[in-house]
Amino acid sequence: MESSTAPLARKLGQYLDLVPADLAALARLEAEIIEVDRHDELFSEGDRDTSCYVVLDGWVACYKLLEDGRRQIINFMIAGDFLGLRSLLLQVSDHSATALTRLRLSVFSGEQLREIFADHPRVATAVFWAISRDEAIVVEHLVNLGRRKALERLAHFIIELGARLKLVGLATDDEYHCPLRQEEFADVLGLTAIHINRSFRLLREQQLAVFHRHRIVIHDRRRLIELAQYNDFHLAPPGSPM
Amino acid sequence: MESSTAPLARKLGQYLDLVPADLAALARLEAEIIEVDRHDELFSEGDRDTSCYVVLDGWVACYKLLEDGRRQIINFMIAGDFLGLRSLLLQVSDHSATALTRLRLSVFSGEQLREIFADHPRVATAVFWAISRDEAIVVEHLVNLGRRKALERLAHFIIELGARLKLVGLATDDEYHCPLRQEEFADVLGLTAIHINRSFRLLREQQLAVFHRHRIVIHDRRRLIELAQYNDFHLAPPGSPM
DNA sequence: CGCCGTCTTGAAGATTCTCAACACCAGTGG
DNA sequence: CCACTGGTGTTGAGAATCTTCAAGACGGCG
Repeated sequence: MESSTAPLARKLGQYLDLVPADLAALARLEAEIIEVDRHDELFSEGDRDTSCYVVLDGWVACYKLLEDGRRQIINFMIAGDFLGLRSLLLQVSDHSATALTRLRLSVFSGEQLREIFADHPRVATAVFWAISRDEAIVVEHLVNLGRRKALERLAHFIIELGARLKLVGLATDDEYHCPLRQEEFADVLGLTAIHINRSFRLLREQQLAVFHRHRIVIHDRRRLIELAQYNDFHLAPPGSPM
Repeated sequence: MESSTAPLARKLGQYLDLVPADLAALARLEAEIIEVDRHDELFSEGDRDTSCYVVLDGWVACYKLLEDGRRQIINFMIAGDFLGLRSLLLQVSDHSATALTRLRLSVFSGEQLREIFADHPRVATAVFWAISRDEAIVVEHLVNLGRRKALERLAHFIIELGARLKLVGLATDDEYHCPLRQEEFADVLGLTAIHINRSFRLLREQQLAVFHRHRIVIHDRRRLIELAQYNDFHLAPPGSPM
């Protein structure tokens, strides 16, 4: 599935109506485009003065490792998502990022970003909104790990990922492509790949959703949402009714 | 224990050297001060157009509830911490906040904040740094919940909290006041109060740390850090060596 | 075909939770 | 002064959840 418009503009467009000047400013963020192979590391925890990116195509995993090798994926970044902005002010990257698929990325420096912000306060606000939204997603993941059990966690994750992909035209209400392996589901949900496998089986047996051949198909969205106790405050566009 | 200088200035001061003009700008953030009783709700998930706050004194819990009553505390806010900034751009609060102790808070609107940012870009940068640091703390909590087991989680949390309190003069290396109940430790660490109790007993039996009468005392900091696999990338001030 | 990475399943074990009972302590009112 | 109370902390036992280890199945690709 290919997004019809530039995913970043599409995503920010739900926050404000982008006028041509705004689109031109966003285009400056996409001036330098690079390609990255699957399994390549974009940056690592502790790196200094890293670049910032926008994902144009492909999937990125942001993660942290413990000393003994345990890995926790913080979040996946998909088309339209920013990457590495937090490192800008911290000056040190607090996490690593790796390419789960072949990627197309736009690259820019903090300096370039500041220039655009100075010229286009509307765009700046929209970018800050996107950052806030990403933070809200991480917070919801925290709740997921802390207070939901395996099956609920997986259900929640499947729905949320679908909602994010739909915003950039990469999902319908009940289906999307998903390049993750079960191990990556495990590492984002704080479980083992084996338990993820058993949880997917339960979802399948209960006719809620299936994951097969890198494709998620949701069979009973209502019950899946109920199981996950999903609510979309954290993803809802600002003007939307309660 | 009372902080000697204003906690916000003290905290931001580790990011940049605050000149008198900066301090004056920060003072504008502390123009309106309110007091809040223990157990009072500052704002709730779903609220619109909420205010922003700086904690001057006392402890706040930011949390989310599931429909069935399970609670996950996202983070505790202490002296010098901002509160409610994420809701500014989302326009809807994605979490609730409650007073764990009697509080002194300064209150301000998004509009006031924008004015100060326009006049004092240095302060704006420092505030964004603080926001990034808070986000890094949440990310580290995510790793804590996803990939550390109970005892390691508790150890990590004790050390991190001590580090944060020390920045605003409310802790020494091995001791601090902590108004939390075991239930709040449970809700921030994704465990039950009973398991927290057993974990504290283990820490005590192994002579690592004790929690008694709302006071944390660390007996063997080195081993505690080792147990937690703690590293302070996410709290380290920007200029500090690797 | 054979190989490698991934998925699947079973069984046993570790971790954490639930339920239930009791201990401790500060405050309150008799 | 003491009994009572409500909130919190402590402990044990059994159950639920999740992990670990081990083995085999599947499927794409050389």
